[in-house]
Amino acid sequence: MTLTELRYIVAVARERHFGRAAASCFVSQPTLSVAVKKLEDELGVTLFERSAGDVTLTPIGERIVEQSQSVLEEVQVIKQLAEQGKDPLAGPLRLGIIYSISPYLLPHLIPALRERAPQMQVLLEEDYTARLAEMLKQGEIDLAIVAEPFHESGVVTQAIYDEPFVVATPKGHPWEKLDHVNSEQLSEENVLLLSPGNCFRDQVLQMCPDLNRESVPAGSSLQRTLQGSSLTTIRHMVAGGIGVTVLPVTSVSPADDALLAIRPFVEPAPTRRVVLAWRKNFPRGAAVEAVRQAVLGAGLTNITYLPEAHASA
Amino acid sequence: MTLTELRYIVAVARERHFGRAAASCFVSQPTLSVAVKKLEDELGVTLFERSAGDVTLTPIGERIVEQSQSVLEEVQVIKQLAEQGKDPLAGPLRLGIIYSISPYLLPHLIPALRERAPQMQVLLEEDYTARLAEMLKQGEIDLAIVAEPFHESGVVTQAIYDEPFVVATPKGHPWEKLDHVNSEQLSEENVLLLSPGNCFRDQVLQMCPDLNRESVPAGSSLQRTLQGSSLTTIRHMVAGGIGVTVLPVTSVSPADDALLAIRPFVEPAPTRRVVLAWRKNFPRGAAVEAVRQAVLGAGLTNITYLPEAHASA
DNA sequence: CTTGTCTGATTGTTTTTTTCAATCGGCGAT
DNA sequence: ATCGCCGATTGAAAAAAACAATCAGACAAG
Repeated sequence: MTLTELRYIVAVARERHFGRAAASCFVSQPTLSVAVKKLEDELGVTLFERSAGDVTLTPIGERIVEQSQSVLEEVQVIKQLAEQGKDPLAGPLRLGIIYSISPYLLPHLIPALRERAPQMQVLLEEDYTARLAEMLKQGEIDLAIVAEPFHESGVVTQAIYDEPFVVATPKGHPWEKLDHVNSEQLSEENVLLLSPGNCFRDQVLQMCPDLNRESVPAGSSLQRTLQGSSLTTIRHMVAGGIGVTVLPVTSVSPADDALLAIRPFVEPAPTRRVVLAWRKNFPRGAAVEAVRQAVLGAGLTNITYLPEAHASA
Repeated sequence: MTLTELRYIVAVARERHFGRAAASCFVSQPTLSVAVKKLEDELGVTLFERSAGDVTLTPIGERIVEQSQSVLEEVQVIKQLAEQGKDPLAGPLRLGIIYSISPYLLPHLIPALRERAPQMQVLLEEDYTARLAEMLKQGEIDLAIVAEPFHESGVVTQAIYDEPFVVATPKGHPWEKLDHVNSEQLSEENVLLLSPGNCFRDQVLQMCPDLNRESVPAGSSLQRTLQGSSLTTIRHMVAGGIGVTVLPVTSVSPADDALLAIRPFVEPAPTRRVVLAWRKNFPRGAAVEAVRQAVLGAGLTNITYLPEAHASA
């Protein structure tokens, strides 16, 4: 049984005439006759009574033609579904973002994305890099905005921008007078870090391994690094004079000026590379590109945008 | 789009593995790969994400596979309908019978048919030959039991039996003493006939044209033939002494002995030929044959069964 | 009765499609 | 680096679909 055969018998039932039915199917009359006969043989029933000048349906033929119409309608639904799903920008895109980017990028990214792909819903997931990697591979999210290093099998990444780190101190802190802070100087201060699992914590530690080396056992009043649960919390702690911290520059807003002193590092300033990541076989490349463009158009300042070439497995 | 392709994608979705899906469809893996790709191209959407060691459905693929399953289920319904309709003895058979056979044959025919084809419903239509012919050609009935002559284009007939006519007189009528009645003798009596339209009336008139020739205008007290609306009515009229009549032998029952005297005609006795008639292209030949066999097995007496060969267009 | 016409069936061939065996190429794991 | 798995690709063979031409039956008109 083929869909073509079903279309043929529906046409014969409609036209009550093999020749006209063939014409309406854009095939020759023998083609249609043979196909109908083939289907009748396969089903083991006679669908049509062919009398001279009048083709009529048998009772069983009537029911089968009716059912065939219903099959063909269901097939049409497949085509409609495909048509709807054709646009890679249509349909929800599940986007994961790490905690240290999400609150600063999303307010700009979402409007930019709305402008470029108004019909694309975005479902957001905020989580740690490791969790996002897992969700990406499991197909629970389609795309992730994370910071390097990020290497997962079956996942490709594309660099979007490098963002420098800056130092945040309380107002009136001696470093406020400096043009640039040296990363070695951090060892002299209480440095507040995000809790383990946040990639930004690891990035800061890698930039300044002294912080790790000189840390003392947990609970000691002497410990040099403290932990905050989010960059916002840490910011408030710094403003309160507990210590200093390192921030990605995109997290700095003009509102911080009232509370904090923000100083750049000496060149070359430490940076982190922010990338888009998606399954290698994720078919909606256009959606990925739309998000990349939206990030580029999000109006982030003090960062270095990277050319398209920066993609890798 | 073909049903095979739909079966393939459903299999891939089920197995999440092209090789296993191919095996479960009893085709080679390239066959399945090519077919899936062809369908994806036709629909313009990617249905599967092929990653190493893991085939997953895209969101649109998921919906399309689901819809495909629904299509395949509808197709199964076609097969089921065909399976149910396969038995030519299943499903109602619309059977038309003329008035002068129906009351005498049906009581025997129905049980005989029930025995031979218990699953076949029979819908009965009782009418004049001309009406039955029309209904047959229009497809309102499938089969008719009528008496010759019966020639309709597109309709074939098969003779079942010849039944002789007999004469019925009131008890005590002079003819009761005769071994045989001659048809010419009928002219001497009031002969009661069925009303026009009943084929049996025509058959009697053809057998004995004198009745027609000698009839006088309607309303005359001299008219030699009277009309009854049914053989039963006529029987009662004869029993009442109004005249004599001619009956087909199958309409004679033992109960008549109490009221009537039944005499045969001199050989060769006039007869009528009872036939089955159906549209030439009526596909349920087995149902026709079942009815024929049931008539043969109905236990009619005093008739001459005819061999199968007596079929004609 | 014959002829012509209409209609679906049949036939033989061409074209298209489907299928398969063999092979490739990418990817991940050992 | 190599091996094994898996889906894609290729080229040839088989199957199916389609068509033009023709046939055969039925009916209607002459």
